[in-house]
Amino acid sequence: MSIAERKQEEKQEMHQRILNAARKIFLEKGYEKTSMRNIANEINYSPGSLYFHFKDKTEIFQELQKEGFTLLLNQLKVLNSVADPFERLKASGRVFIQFAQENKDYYNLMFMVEETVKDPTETRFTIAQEAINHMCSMIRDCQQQGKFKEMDADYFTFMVISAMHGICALFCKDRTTSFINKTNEELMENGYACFVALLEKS
Amino acid sequence: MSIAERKQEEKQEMHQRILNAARKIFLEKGYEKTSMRNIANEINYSPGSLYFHFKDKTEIFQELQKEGFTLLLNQLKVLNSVADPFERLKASGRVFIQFAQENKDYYNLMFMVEETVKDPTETRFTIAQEAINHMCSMIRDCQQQGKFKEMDADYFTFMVISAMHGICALFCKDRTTSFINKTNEELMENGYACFVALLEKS
DNA sequence: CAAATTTATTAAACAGTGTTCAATTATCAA
DNA sequence: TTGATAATTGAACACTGTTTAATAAATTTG
Repeated sequence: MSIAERKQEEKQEMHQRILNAARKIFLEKGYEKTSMRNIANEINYSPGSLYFHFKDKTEIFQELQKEGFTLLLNQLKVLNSVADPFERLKASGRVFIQFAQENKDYYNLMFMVEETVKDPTETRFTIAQEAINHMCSMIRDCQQQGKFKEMDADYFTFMVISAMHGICALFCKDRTTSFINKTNEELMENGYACFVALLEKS
Repeated sequence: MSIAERKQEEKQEMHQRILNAARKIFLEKGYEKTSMRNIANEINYSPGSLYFHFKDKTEIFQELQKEGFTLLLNQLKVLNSVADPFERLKASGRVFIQFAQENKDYYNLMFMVEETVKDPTETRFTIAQEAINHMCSMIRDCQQQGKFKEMDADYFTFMVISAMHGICALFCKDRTTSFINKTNEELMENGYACFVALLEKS
């Protein structure tokens, strides 16, 4: 089966070549403005051949989405070494926002595109749920230390994620320009600091 | 000039007919999936003629965006009768979130599409800035009552808007499904309640 | 080795998109 | 009625995602 294996590897190599080209162009031009022909041209490939390796445009896109999620999760995992749960929670928000700043296009692909696939067994879903559960248990740990008392952990988690996402979402769709005389970085950093200040008083 | 006036009115009538058709289809199918031919067909018009009344597709879209903004602002204006600034602030958030729930498509058009025009004199920009200033002065009023002390009003405003927008943004892109066993309404209502609880303790 | 079969690739075609433009009709002023 | 202006049209252009029949390459089988 050595030949079949090599075949398999060659196919995966092509798979990766396509994905690399797609990543480059998707992150440059966004989902809608990237065409299958664009991706094919990038690697001197025929547009039709893409459909031999991927079902359609969304399947390519979803693989990149997955990439983004694991990239973000890896950055968050580093914080597992932070012992104090509240410190870890605060740092998680900072990492999250920094990720959005440094990977604006990934963030757009990951969180700002309408979710079409509703299959809950899909990999991206399980990753998202994992992230939410991680967040929620962090908050429960905080509660055991006396913070966020009499708050429902699930809804509180949703709120914290919403607040962080809101900051990033405004940034990623250029809706920060209406806040005059402030740079994106100032708004996001100090805005998050305000949120942290609220958390600290609770 | 009576004839010229009538002419003008007839033109504006066509302008409105197009806008009505566009609103219907944009809100049904979203920006990308709505074609100029779709809009033209809806009113038995030729696609080319649309370009006599509007520069391009984005110009039609932006008029609808403006509609959405004034619709939201009108709903918020009602709260001017609420004397206590903190009560008004809390109610504003509720109205904002309710607007997103009841006008999901408008909300997507208004806040979830990349901002291309950066002209700060554009109507939508002035409306947005008006809304932000309104929000900010409300928060300053709260501060005069002793709330949110030692917080920078501008950044605090950004944070509050972000938090509200975050809730709506997750909802509008169907990213709430990862929070299992909770409906959208439960998440948004109780999530916002958590945020209010934070505000109350500050 | 040759034939048959599987695998991979291609170009052409289909139905759709936003937009432009010359030709055409309708409307009004002189 | 003529000339000019305003409004409308359909065809065309260059693009889009996707399908498919034909082709080429590689592998398996006889």
